[in-house]
Parts: sequence; structure tokens; C-alpha cells
Amino acid sequence: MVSTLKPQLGANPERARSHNKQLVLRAIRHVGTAGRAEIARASGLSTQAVSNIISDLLGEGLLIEQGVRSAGRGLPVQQYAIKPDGGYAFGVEVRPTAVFTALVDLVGTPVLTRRTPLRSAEKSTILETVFAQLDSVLTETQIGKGALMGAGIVMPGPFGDTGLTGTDSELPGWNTGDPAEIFANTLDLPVFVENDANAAAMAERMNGIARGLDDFAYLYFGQGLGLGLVQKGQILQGAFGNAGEIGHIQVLVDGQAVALESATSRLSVQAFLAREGLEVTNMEDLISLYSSANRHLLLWLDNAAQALSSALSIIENLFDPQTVILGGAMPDELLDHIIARTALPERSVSNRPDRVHPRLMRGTSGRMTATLGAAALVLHQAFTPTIAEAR
Amino acid sequence: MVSTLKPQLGANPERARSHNKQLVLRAIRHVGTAGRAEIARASGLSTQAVSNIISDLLGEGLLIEQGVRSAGRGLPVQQYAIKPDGGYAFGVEVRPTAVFTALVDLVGTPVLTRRTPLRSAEKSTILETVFAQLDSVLTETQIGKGALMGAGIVMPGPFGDTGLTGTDSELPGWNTGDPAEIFANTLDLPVFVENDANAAAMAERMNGIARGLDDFAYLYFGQGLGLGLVQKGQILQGAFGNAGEIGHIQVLVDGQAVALESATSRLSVQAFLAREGLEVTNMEDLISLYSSANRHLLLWLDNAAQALSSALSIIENLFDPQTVILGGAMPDELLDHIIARTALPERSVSNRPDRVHPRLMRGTSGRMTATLGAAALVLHQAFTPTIAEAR
DNA sequence: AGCGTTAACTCAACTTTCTTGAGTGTTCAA
DNA sequence: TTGAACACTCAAGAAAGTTGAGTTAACGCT
Repeated sequence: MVSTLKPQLGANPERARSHNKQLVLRAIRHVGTAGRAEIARASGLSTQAVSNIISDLLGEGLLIEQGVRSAGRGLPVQQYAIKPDGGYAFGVEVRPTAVFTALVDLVGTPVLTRRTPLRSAEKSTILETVFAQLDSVLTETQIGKGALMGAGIVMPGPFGDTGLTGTDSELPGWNTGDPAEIFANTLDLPVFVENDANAAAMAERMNGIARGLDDFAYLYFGQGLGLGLVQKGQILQGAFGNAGEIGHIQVLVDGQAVALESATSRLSVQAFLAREGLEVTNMEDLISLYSSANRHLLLWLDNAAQALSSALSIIENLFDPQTVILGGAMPDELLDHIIARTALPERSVSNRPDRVHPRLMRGTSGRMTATLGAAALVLHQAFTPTIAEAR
Repeated sequence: MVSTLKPQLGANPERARSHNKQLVLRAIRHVGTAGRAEIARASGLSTQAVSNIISDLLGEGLLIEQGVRSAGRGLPVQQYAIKPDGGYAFGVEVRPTAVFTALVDLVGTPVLTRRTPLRSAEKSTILETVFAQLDSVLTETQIGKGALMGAGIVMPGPFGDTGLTGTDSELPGWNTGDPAEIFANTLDLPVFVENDANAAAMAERMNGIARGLDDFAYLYFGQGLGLGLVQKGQILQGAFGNAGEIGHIQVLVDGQAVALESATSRLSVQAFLAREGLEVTNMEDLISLYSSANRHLLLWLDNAAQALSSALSIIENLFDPQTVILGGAMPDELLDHIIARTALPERSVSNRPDRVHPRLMRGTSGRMTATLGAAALVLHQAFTPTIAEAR
């Protein structure tokens, strides 16, 4: 979901330049540092065009010179890299009880992250809090608003009034109106809104384990379980922005059909352990239970792995991704355990001898993944050529 | 899967023009006939640019003048339409025992369709047959090869060596090498290869019930059951071209987990009825059983509808499409019956009050859907702007 | 019926951006 | 030492889009 006007699909010199600029930035980002000729080959532009564009980008402060490198014959290569402070992205994760914010620089390094409790989950409170945080973050970091390229907002999906409405941890009052537009008006910035799983997937793609991957799926442990889908480098949103609602599909655990997220989610492990009289409220509780090899937790993990195996079969056969990443608000040890115990379906298009990536990998999880992913939405946009595909 | 070299991502005047041309063609195709100003508004180009492009396209024989229409004030609109004989697409569907071919004009009207039995399912036999058919079709229709814009090939997936290899009706010898490239070399044409479900989805989008839809799913009754996914107007292919292999995922029928296509496919109904001593070999047999309200068939239909309901839940929640279309090699009556009996999952992101399309619709099925879809792949390309999104 | 307004379209000048080809400088290898 | 390979720059040229003024036709108000 984006807050933009109708895209201008036609190409003219100006739009072509903008497109090519982003192409050059992306090519440089892809390899870290690069010279003109290399970029020209990667983009299909002439060296001269790349030269001109680079000189523009240097002027705009988006690139820095990175010394020369003499590689083989010929004139040594003058190299360029993304200038980290060439721009910033504001990432926001809205949860019912708190707002997480992050300011991230152009290469994806977090400059500052914060957690701000919410007085209430009211729409107006959220908007005020986010606005105040933006303001305070900018003054604290001494970064001008002009350097801000946009804001990414992570909100619990699904968006709009759907058959899943009324479940989980929703926020009241957002079913009407386009959230992206509302935030864009409040913040006076380009705004991108996604659910946690999609944002987390983008975070992994920008700076995590999914760097360089263009087609993958991300299973995100949030309150429930979400699925972020990246196809040809783009988030798969669906017609109404609600693709990836995997939590409610039925999977098999011990021959019984259950909703995936009733077997595989943070709420699920809490409920499962509560039935055994164990109260876990945070990740540390889980870690200590795991390190003491608590048999109830181990049982839950096995159930989760079983459910996950079914889910994996569905995801792989429907999307044929390069890999499936597991991450989110769950301790790394537990994710690793689940991954090790998850049977990789044999009857799957992903079961191919020539694979280069494992079928199931752990993400660089952490509490802030989704928030940083929110910021990554903005960066992704900045590095994505603008002349759009057909609609 | 496409047989092209690395795409030239950079924009230059020439590529911009090609992009804009396709934009204009698509805008005209979208509404049937259109004037310059209208196209300019739709594309974000100036009227003048559109004028120049239209004059080019007239010269290339891709457009025809379509008289004037005086709409309100102002100078009457000079209208243009796609010239049907401005180009042709060759569609091929390869099955183990026969090759189906179709020649389709620029607006999607079939000029000629054929079924050619195969002497064997050998790769070389197939290539020879397809080549001979292309030749014979061109001479019979008196259409020059220069007017051919490309060939679309439908082959049973999955492509490459996967965990699903060894099942169903595969063709031997295609697991190595890129089929698109092999056909491109044989036919000396741009070639697009997809599975039957994807091609059928494109057929529906070009001239069928999915006209104007950009995000939908197509459940295709072939030998098994395939899923064609269209996202933002493009076929979702997956990292290795095998997305949509839905037939092998587990669904619930009467509380039992079964593979979807063991409950919902042509093979499935044949097997089910065979167990009751009923032999059906073609669609007519099914139709007559249905019109006599055969209780075994009705039972199978109920099972199929149950399985489909599970599948629908998965498809809707993972893709959030505008609609799901059911079609392929199954009589319309039976499809309608299944659709009427399929419970629409309540817990689905597609269960929204503001829907405009039904959640489940019947495609304009027919024996040739996939073959015409093969041709539609070529047409789709011709109407899709070329400056690509990020990869 | 007359006349101003609206709208589509064309013409010609101008602008932006890309490409091309010649030229320069550096490095490696024979 | 010399020539080939390669990165890059300079200057000229080409392609395609935009802009703004001008033309034509239809509508609608008086």
C-alpha cells in the first residue's frame, strides 16, 4: 500500500533519467562499490550516460567516491559507493500497546531505535504519537526533514473489513480510509504501509539473510503467524493488500487439522505452556525453558515443526521460492530447533537437486525486525527504477 | 519462462519509445477504441507524443482509424482501434499424445485451431511436429512469418528436476536445457513457455471472463489440477517457473487429508467412477452421467467441492485475489455444479462486504483454452511496456 | 441564428537525455 | 619497448518528449 497518485506510466527524458538514476544506485548497492564501466554493463546504458548520472548523484549527495582499484589491464577503476548519510528512512511499527520507531540511513544502518508506549490504541493517539516521534527523532539526530526519503509503517493486517476481522490484535478505527494516505497527510512524507511479515521480509532483503534474493517467502512470528512474499524483488500484496494471511489456513498436526497459527505462533506457545501451568511472558522465559530442556516446550516445538512442514509444502508448491525464511519474535535457539525438526516435504517443487539455498533458513530475527523493515520499504523504493510495469 | 537475453534495463530514447508504443496499444486495447487525448490522459504523455506514436503505429499496421465520434463539445475525436490482422500469435499446447496448435490474430480471435496426433512423446518428434505445424499453418492461412509476433508453448509442468518429477503425464527429455530456448531455436521466433494453468489464466485475461482483472487465480482442470496466478497483470512464475503446483497439497475431505488433485481433477473423477464400474473417457460421458443425475458422479462432485473449499481458503488467504476462476477440461455443467456446492470460507480475507466480483467464477472453458492461452502469452507481451521493473 | 466556450488536434521551436566516436591515460603482456 | 586492453572524457549528433500558439469543430447560451 502506497500513498501516491496515479503513476505516470509514459516514458519521457526526465522520467527516463530518474529511472536510470535508480538503476545506477541499485547496481552500486548490489555490489557495494562499483565503477562506471561495470555499471554500464549491468544496466545496458553507455559509459557516458552512467558518467553523467554519477556526476548528478554525487551532486545530490547520494554517492561518494571510494578510491581507485586497478583490476587487471587498463585504467584503474574510479569506484563509487552509496553515501550512508545521503538520505534517511523513518520506520514505524504500530502495535496495540506501543509504537516502535527507527531512523535508518541510506545503506540501512539504524541510527536510532525507540519504543514509545501508547496511552490508548485510538487512531488519533497513534497518529499523534507517531508524529511526535518523528519530530523528536529528527531534532535528536539533528537531521533535516529534507533528508528524509519517506516513512514506512507496519500495522497488523488484514487491512479493511474482511472475514478475518475481529480476530487477534487489531487496531480499532482503521477499517475505513487508506492508512497510507492518512499517515502521509499527518507526516507530510511519502508513506508505505505493510503488515509485519512483508516488512520483515524487506528488512531481510535489504540487509539480512535474504540479500540478493528476489523470490522468497518469510514466515514471521508476530502475535500470530504472517507470511511475507517477495516475487521478482517486489512484495506480493494481493489485490487488496492482504496477501500472506497464512495463519488461518488448516494444517495437519498428528493427523488433526488445526489452524496454522494455533500451532505455530507466540500466542500458541504461551497458551500451550499455560495449560501446563507455565507462564511465559517474554523471550527470556522461553530461552530459559529451552535451555533446561523443558519437555512441554519441546513438545510444543515438535508440534510447531509438524505444522510448519505442512505450511512449507503449501508455500513451496504455490510460490516456488528460492528459499523460505523463518523469523520474528521468537528466540533464535527455538527457531533453529524448529527448523532442524521440520520435515522438508519430498513432494515439492522446491525439492530439487540443484538448489543453492537451504529450503528453510532462519532470519536475522530480533525485536526490531519489522520496524527496520518498515524503514526498508522506503529504501527499497529509493533503489527501484520508477518506470513501472504494466498495470 | 521466456527466451530472451538479459533485459536492457536502462532507459534511452529508443527504448522509451518502444515502451510508450506498447503503452498506447494497451490503452487502446483496454477500451476497444480511443482517441489521442484520451490515451494521453491515461498514459501521462502529451497529446503530441501520442499523436506521433499513433502515426508510427498506423504505419506499422498495428492500428486502424475507426471514424470520428463527437462526444460533447470540442472537436470530434478521431478514434483508433487495434488492427486485427496487424500481427499474429502462434499457440502450441504439447500433450503426451498430441499437439494442439492455434493461430490467433492481434485482437485474440482464433484464425485456425488444430489437433495433431504425436507419433511418440520424444522430444525430437515434438519439435519436428511443432515446426511442421507452424509451417503448414502459415502456408494454409497465407500469413507471412514476418507477421508472426512469437509463439507460446504450453507444456506440462513442473519444469526441471523436482520432487514432483515422476508423477502424472510428463514428457521425457525436457528436464535439461531451457525449453523456451530450445523452441526458440527450432522455430526462430520469440518463445514463451508456461504450464497449462498459467496459459489458461492469460487466455481468460485477454478475451475471457478475467478481462480487466489484474489479480486473480485460475484453477485449471487438466490431467491434474493446476493453479495459474496473475499478480498485477503478470503471471506469477516463481523463482524456477514452477509456482502454482497446487495439485499435491493436502486438503480435507470428510475430515480426511488427501491430495487436492486426488479429489479434484479429471483423473480423479475417472478413477472414482471406475471404482463404481463406470467408464468415462470423454466429456460427453460426463455430461450424460450428469444429466441422468448419476449418484456416483454427484458424490464425486460433492467431494470435489469440499476439497475445493479448502483450496479456496488457501488461495484466497495467501494471494488475496480479486476472484478465483475455475475452468479447463471439465464440462461447464459440472463446473457450475461444483461452484454452487463449494462452501466459501468465512475466515478469509476475500470475505469482504465491498466485493465487486464473485469469489468463485467459471472460466470460459473448452478444450482449447490452454492452447489459446499459449497464444495469449505472446499477445500479452505485445501489449506490455518493455522498460522492466527492478530485478 | 450568432457567438463565445470547450475540446481535440497539429505545427514548430525547444529541451532533455542518450549514444557515438575520437581521444587520453594507465596497466599488463609479449 | 611496444601494443593491446580497458576506463574514462569530450564534443557532436540523434531521438523523443514537451510546450505553446494556432486551427477546427461542436455545443450551448443569449
